[in-house]
Amino acid sequence: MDYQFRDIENKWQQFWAEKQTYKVDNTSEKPKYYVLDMFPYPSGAGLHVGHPLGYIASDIFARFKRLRGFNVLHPMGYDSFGLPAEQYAIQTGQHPAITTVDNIATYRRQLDQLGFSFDWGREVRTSDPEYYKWTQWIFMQLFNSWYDMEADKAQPIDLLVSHFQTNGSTGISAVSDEDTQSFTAEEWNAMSEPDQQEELLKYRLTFLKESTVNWCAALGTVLANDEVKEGFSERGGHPVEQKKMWQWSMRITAYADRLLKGLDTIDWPEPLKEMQRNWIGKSIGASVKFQVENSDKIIEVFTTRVDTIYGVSFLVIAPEHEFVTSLTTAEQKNEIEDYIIKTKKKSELDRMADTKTVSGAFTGTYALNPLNGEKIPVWIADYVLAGYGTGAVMAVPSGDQRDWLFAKQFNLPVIQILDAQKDIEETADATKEGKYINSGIINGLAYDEALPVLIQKLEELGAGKAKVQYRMRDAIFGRQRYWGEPVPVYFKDGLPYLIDESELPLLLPEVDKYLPTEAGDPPLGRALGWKYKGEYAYELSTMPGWAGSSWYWYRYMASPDERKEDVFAPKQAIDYWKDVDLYIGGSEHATGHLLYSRFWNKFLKDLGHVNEEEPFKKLINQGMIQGRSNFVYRISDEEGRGTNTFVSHGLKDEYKTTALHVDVNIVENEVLDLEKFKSFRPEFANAEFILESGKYLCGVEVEKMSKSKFNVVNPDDIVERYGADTLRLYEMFLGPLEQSKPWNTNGIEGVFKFLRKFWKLFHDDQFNFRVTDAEPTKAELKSLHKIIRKVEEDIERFSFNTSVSSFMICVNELTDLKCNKRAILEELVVVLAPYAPHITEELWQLLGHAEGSLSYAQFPTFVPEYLVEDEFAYPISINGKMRMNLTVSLSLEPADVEKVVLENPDVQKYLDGKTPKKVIVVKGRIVNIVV
RNA sequence: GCUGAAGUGGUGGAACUGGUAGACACGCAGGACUUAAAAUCCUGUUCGCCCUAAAGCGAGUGCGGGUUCGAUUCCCGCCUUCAGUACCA
Repeated sequence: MDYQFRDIENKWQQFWAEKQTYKVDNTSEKPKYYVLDMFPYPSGAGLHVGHPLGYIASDIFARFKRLRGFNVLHPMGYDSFGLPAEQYAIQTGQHPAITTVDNIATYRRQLDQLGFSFDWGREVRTSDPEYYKWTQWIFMQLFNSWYDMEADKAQPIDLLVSHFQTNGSTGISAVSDEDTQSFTAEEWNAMSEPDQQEELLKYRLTFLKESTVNWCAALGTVLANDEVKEGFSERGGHPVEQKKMWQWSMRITAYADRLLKGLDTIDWPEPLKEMQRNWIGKSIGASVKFQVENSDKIIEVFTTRVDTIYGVSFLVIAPEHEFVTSLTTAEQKNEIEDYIIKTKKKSELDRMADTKTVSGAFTGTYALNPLNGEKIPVWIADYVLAGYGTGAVMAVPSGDQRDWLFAKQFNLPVIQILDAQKDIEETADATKEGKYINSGIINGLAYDEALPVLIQKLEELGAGKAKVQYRMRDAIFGRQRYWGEPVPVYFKDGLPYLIDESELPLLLPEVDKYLPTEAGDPPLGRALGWKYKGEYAYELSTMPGWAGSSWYWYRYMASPDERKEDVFAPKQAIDYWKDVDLYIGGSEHATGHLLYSRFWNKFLKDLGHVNEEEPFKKLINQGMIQGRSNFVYRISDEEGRGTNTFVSHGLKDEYKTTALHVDVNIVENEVLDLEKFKSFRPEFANAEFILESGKYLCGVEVEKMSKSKFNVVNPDDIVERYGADTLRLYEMFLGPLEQSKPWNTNGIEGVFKFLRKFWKLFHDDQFNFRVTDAEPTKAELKSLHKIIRKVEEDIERFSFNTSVSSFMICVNELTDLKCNKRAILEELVVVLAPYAPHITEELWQLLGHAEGSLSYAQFPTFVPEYLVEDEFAYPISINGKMRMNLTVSLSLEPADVEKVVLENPDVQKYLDGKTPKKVIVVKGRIVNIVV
């Protein structure tokens, strides 16, 4: 029979599902290997052809590891809380749970037809109460913990309480809010319960605080920094504004340094690590206090160049700074107020786009340089951000370009402080070279010598200290939405308390509408009678999208039986699986999911629940598959209206045309199917065409894959036409895994032909299965072992695309050799199995093996001897230019080879009687003769 | 502006630690089979020159230099594209 991919693929997908071929045990003699994909949000649109790219790569890897004798955990699930299902619910009234279940069914069907080796028994859904019970449980652990800087880890809050009871607040070094109080043990013990709770809240790793948040009015919720892109929401692209609100936060800043250091221990792509480093934004410097003249106020600034303090000629505070009003003198009041109004009017976007215009206003007040007592004017300007550091900077025009521009604009002095600074009247010079001048106690010193002197002096004066500043903020944790995990908290006397652990999960209540209440409360405020113990109000916001995805890889470790146990993941399973060996997903999660997951993992480790400091040992970013849009060109008449005539791409410049997107599914190799085009839209039914060479050629452009651009390619269609094995191979063949590339169906025929050729190796001309038991020849063995080595090497370095090419070469060679020998084909089947699991299972069975046993077969061993040759074609170059190949017997000694080569008549011809100066030999191969 | 990645035929892309650039595939051209088409198979396909042909010569991996017997690969300078980030003091 010819290669019947539909029958074969259906047969094996059914077989694997029925026999649970890929069910994994948590106990095994084999070494463990954990291959994880970033689980998808099940959107209503289903999968397009770009989504499975990473899943195919991870599946090839997982299957390969299995053939190599590993016990492989390769699970899949759904990140099923999220905005789209809720937006749909608002529009239609359909419960998001129903939408989600429907979408998951579509995803599951689409995934199943691609032949993945997931252990579906371990599936997770973040919106499932069985699952979010444990998300809530982790939240409770965070609430019940504080960060002990002494031990550099999270500790139970009880430890802090007992310390307060015996020693008061002395001797505690914690990451906390800034407004913690100092008290003795007696004072603590005398405090009322609410007062104590209020104080403890400043230490908890998840805490309630009034802070400036990103408020998105259109979505009716706050967003985390990583969910805001250039002033607009990542989902939906709605405008985002700053607003002060009481919000749940996660004290991720406590882990800033560990998150930074951990990056050096993991095998992740460098760009991604760099993004996390920038996001954390550690800068080492000092904080300096400037006394305001004739006032008790102190302006604190952060600087990375405290050595330039003698060059300070003014201070700048952000327009939002709390001192602005109190520092403004009567004369300057109007100017300052005008400026603040102007700044407020500028949107976030304008402020970012317009970084060249220098603007600011003088408060009329002066501060004093703590080191030389000099009077320094205090200005406000919008180039200083309220949200970073202290919202105030000391300006050193000679060393900082922005300060320099500001000084020039407003005629403020530029003070040279290093003798190596050049042209400071023309531009700032941030050098650290040379010796200090005009710099009081550090005159004549170099940078490295000056720093300790300054820090010591500032500390003596109580005017400053060395400080490390992070850009990263604590993560806002509440969302004013319905479709998320309820926060397991109720309020008593205005203070938050956890519900009892035995009451988990706190189920998401039913509501009549998925909109905020009339009073402006989140949708959960609509839940009638939803009260803790019938009397206390629950927290009404839900958890953000990243909550459920910040620990899910541990839930996969629990086998279906163990899911009944009362833990988020059983101890023995965590001890066995430890961490994720290979994680594949998109780089868009760099500063969101991947950072939060590392944070929660470290926290869980601090409390002893898990073992590893880092959750994902190795990470690969698969590139995005972009859409490849096709265009037709409609000719416009004199008035610019579209006619019904379309001109082929090559001739379009001769006419006035408008480009229109055309469905890529009616275009093949840029040739438009005219009949299908006429039925594409009713108005094209009578379309006429101007052809070139008898064809209508379409234009091409690479864009994001989306419905509106008619460039979405559905994997269902590809599987229907070519089968899953072809799609898997083709997605890998398309280019390097980590590179973004446009989807292009043009080459898929070649991959399909390859599989047919492969099938024919096992069959005679009448398509009867026929292999022989004859001894393989050297050439056949060489061909086979070349591919064994290639696949081994390529899989380890994720170069799947070149492996597919090598398969084609191998099958072409074997076809030329008319090889149908069992000894060769049997091993070849196993080598190809990770890539094309269906066709190989079928052939494996035809070869007489037990049904379905291929998945756990033994990957063949590479034998280098088969690649060794008797004769070797030496590439000979003369003066660096390749001239010829000389075939020489390998039994010759290297010195004899040189002789044979030099005596060869063709070489002699090139040498033209001259004697070689030098013969360069590399690895026993003569490479170059220098004359 | 800063950070990172990348520029190779008509196209997607190979070339692993510096050693025959363009593997493999698509497309295109020609041929075989066929009444014909589809399918399949075979041949050619970086560019230029020369040539009946066999063969040969020259140039060539964004641009300009450098190191080297030898550079797509290493170094310096520049240009372009993509991604991330953006007044972070």
